[in-house]
Amino acid sequence: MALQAVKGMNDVLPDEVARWHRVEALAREVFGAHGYREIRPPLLEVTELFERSVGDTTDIVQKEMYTFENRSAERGDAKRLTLRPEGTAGVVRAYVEHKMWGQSDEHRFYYLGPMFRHERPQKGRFRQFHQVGCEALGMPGPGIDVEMLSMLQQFLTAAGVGGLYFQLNTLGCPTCRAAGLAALKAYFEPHRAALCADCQRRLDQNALRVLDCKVEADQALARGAPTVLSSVLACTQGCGDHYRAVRAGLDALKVPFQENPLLVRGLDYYTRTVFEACSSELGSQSAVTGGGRYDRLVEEFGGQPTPAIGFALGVERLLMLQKDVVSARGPELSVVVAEESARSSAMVLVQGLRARGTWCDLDHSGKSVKSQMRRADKAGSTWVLVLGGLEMQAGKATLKNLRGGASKDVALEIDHIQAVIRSATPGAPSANP
RNA sequence: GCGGGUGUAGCUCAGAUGGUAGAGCAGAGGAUUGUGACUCCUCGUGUCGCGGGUUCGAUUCCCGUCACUCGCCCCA
Repeated sequence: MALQAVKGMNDVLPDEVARWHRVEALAREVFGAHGYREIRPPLLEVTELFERSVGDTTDIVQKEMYTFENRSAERGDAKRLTLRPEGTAGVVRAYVEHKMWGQSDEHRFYYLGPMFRHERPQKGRFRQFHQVGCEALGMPGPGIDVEMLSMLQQFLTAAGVGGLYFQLNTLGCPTCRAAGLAALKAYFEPHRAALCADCQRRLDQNALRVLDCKVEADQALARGAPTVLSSVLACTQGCGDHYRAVRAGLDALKVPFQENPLLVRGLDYYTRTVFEACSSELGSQSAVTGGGRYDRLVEEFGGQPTPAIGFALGVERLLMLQKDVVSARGPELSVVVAEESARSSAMVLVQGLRARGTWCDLDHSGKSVKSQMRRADKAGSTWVLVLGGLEMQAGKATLKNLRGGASKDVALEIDHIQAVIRSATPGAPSANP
């Protein structure tokens, strides 16, 4: 069998790249306007980083990471490395490693690039996928939570996402969450035998997840369960106030959201505010963006206690939501060689035009003029210059406009030709012939 | 890890209740000498995913296998 790409790892072909560029440019523009600066951590980190941040009971760590031994194991210096399954851990590690808290109170970073998770691929889910993410560190108050959702709304709207809605929840701090989880477990424990196999496991590992189960009988049970949200709202550490302030802030900025007490995120490090941006047009992988607060992670990595919040956005999923077509542009000029005697002069001309930044196409096939003309048209060229013995002798030629404009006679001088091409609006009748 | 679907020309697909296959698009050449688009003419290619089985004969039936795809789990 012929060689092919690894399962779940897709080529982004040239026709699609324009759309990627557009999303990346928009991210830089919108996030940049909010004060975020790009950071580029490595794709490879020590495995322990993810085990400690994402959480070793999560699916990601338990069965989805691309992990292998570093080659230094050959020298007895064994180290397990992992291709990053998400972006936050690396950013926080870099922040701590470079002791950036000393430089100022607040930091805002964005990153973009590939992430790796060994899952069964399906629509909107790949083993190598791409995320754009933001992390805001050093801001404890609800203001940054609100600002981040507002920024996301702006970004996603500008990116052309239809059917957009936010889901919001709070997981509280370790104290009130523990109280809520304890109540939850106490509620489910008597019914343990009635739960599905998955939920019996979840009850021990992550009781919150039982609430999110899709099995009918479990859902019925879950409806009567005490919500963690109610514990959080009663929290003595201010978790409830924080959440209420976020809601009020979102209302004030007219960022539409729906509260979802069952919203759980897959990573262990989240605290307080968690959210997802979803689209009804995505099928079963409905989330385009997920994120939340992680107030304890920096400290756990050995940094100063630093509250933080962030999100990650799936680029492939975003692209699936864009229905418009980015039309490819063609060369400004195609040079047709009508007779071989003119070829070397044509190449000199093209070389000069390209050196001045003109996108210039020269046919090397030696085929008929008709054939070269066809190719120029299909390539989307605006102008065509036919060069043969006649033109060489006369020192001038006709610039033919393929897009409905007027053709022009030009001297075979690089600057002159470029000036004519650049001055005329493609497709529009020339105002000054 | 568990289910479902699909695998026929570069692409999108049709097809024979078993006798080695087609249509559109794309591509190439041409319609008087060196000028695109619209139109017209001409032309090609396929180990019918792979390996077995049944059969005189299979791409069509059976079994296996691989790949892709959708869904579950979970997530961006």
